[in-house]
Amino acid sequence: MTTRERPTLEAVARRAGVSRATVSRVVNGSTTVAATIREAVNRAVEELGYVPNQAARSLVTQRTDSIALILPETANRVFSDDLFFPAIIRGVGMELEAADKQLVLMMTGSEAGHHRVERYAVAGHVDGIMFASIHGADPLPGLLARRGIPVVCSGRPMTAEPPVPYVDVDHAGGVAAAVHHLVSAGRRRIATIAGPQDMVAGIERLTGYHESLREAGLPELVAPGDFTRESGIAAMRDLLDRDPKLDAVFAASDLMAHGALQALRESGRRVPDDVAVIGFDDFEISRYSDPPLTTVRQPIGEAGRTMARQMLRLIAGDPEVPSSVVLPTELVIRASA
Amino acid sequence: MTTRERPTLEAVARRAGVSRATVSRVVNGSTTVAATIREAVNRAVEELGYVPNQAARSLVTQRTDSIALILPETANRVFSDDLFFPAIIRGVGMELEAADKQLVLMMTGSEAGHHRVERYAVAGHVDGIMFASIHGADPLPGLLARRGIPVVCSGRPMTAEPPVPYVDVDHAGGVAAAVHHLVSAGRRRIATIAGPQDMVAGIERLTGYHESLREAGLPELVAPGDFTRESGIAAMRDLLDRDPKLDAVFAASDLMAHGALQALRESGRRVPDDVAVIGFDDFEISRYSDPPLTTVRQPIGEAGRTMARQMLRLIAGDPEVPSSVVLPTELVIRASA
DNA sequence: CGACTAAGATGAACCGGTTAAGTTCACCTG
DNA sequence: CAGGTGAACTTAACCGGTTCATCTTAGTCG
Repeated sequence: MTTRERPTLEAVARRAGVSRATVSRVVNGSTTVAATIREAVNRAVEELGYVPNQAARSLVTQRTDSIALILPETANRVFSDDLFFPAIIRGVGMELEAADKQLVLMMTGSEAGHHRVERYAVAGHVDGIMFASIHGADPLPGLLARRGIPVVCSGRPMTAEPPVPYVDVDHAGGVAAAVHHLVSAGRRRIATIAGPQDMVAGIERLTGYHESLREAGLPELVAPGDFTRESGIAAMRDLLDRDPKLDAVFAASDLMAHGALQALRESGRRVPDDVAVIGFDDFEISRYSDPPLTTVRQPIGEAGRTMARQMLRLIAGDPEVPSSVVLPTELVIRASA
Repeated sequence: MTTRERPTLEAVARRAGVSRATVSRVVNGSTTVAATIREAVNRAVEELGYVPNQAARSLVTQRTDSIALILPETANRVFSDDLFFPAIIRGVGMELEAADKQLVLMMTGSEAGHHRVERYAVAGHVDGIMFASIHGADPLPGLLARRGIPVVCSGRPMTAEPPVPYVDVDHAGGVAAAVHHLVSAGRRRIATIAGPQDMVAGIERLTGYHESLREAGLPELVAPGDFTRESGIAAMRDLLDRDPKLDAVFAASDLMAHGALQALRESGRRVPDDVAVIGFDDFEISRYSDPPLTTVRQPIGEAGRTMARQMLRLIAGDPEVPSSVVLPTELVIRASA
């Protein structure tokens, strides 16, 4: 066990010949301290290598200056999570670092996970909780919010019971851009591989597809998927069965698009000559697929940063934190469409 | 600001008709409490929804039950980090969750980052610090260890100043298996694309290459890389220039292997017919390259778990924590070699 | 049956900060 | 020059637990 005999406020005060209170005020940057004393205190702090004890401080201030980010560790975890989370973690991390807050990462394995998170928050371990993508209608965000704990979600929560602030991306706009691009290029039989319909991202991208195709007056063709590459392969085969002459496919995720590319290759079709393919995500790997994938970029890192900023404002007591922020998406044109 | 009027020990004690001390002992599972009283207390805890205040507890116990994981946020960040870190985070997370410890994630942007981490640890915010891969000769681990803070590294630190416990994988063994596989298949002109020589992983894999080739009595051919795909492309072109007849290449990372595949394709060579390719990492994406990549799997998640376990033992005061653990690697044979 | 013992509960002293209320003192004003 | 004012510092009361020394109480044994 590490016995750290760290100097306390008391020690610094003695050394500087002042009271604990004065040292505290100096350390916390209060203005009502004479310059000479302030210097003396600072010197003592320096000499002793004093660092305030966080626990003691939290005890009285009721703040911890750390914020949790919850990663849902669902049973059916998929590889795309590992491409998605790092970006969001990084975004959140940068913003919190700038604000001198700490990031606490929690993974909620279904079972006791929820309860753990709740206890943790209520125990005052963190000042607020962020959710990095909600699968299904997770009750936890609402539950915490009702408890009075600041909550922000990445991705619109499906249950808006007590409405919690969230940041999401413009799914519909992205899909519209993709479909429009396909239509402009003369494609007329545009199918889609949909995402899981228990996630808002999956739902909205499919809705966007429906709307865009209806507007364009084109026939619709949908195959279900779950954002994974394998589901993309299966869905693509299914689509080709149902309409061998389709000339384009919009996949609701990059990984499914990769699966589609593979299935198309296996069926002897050329991309984009025979069939154009567009994905959604713009993961790094999509720059290197064969052919490189045209896709809708969603600013994941920026979403993380935005979420963190909202959280910081919430914690600061800002009364007018926007209840939702929707970030723009952007069509990135490469070779597949 | 959330005004949580949480019940305190005092409240529970009053309700149960006992003293604070007794409630404390019940909550912490002490055995020397009469069954009837224990029940009464537990009932009061339940009714009031009592959750112990973590700050107050830490203040006296000097423990926080949370552990930091440092992700070096180096200037020249590469995509592979985002494939590597999630796995290690997950491994660490699972192990800590099982031990009911919290995971605090910190990213150290070069500049003030180090100092921030140090202050944070010294402030008693965490019980220990883990490093998720060390670039270069980072002084931070040693510095913290010298301060008396429990430290464990993933990847052998280059500066073994104060030796800090670490967990690493068997780089040399993996490389040997790869080279052996190539030799057995009749390859005789085996080149390598090396990793950065300021990282232990890069150094050891190159050393392994040298040793294996020397043993086999084959000529060596080395091109430098930095673990990125682009460097793999450049290095492969370079190698082909220098020896157009090479029949195999071992890349010290999967991403560089992917780059090599691309460069080989562009040069008109077929893999594995003309040139066999083996990588190192076994990232998920390597199952889907064209052709699927034969590679050395390193158990990243397991490394994370092991690191966490070492940390837990360290914190528990276990006197005989192994100063190093080396996990086995394994050759995964797919189509590229 | 009384003294001794041990199990079990309690009171109170911390842990190391923050901050409201109080004190000191130099300076200003009528 | 007495009284008032405000800046600057100190005192002391918390924050909410843990834990040790102490006190009760019931059980044990000669």
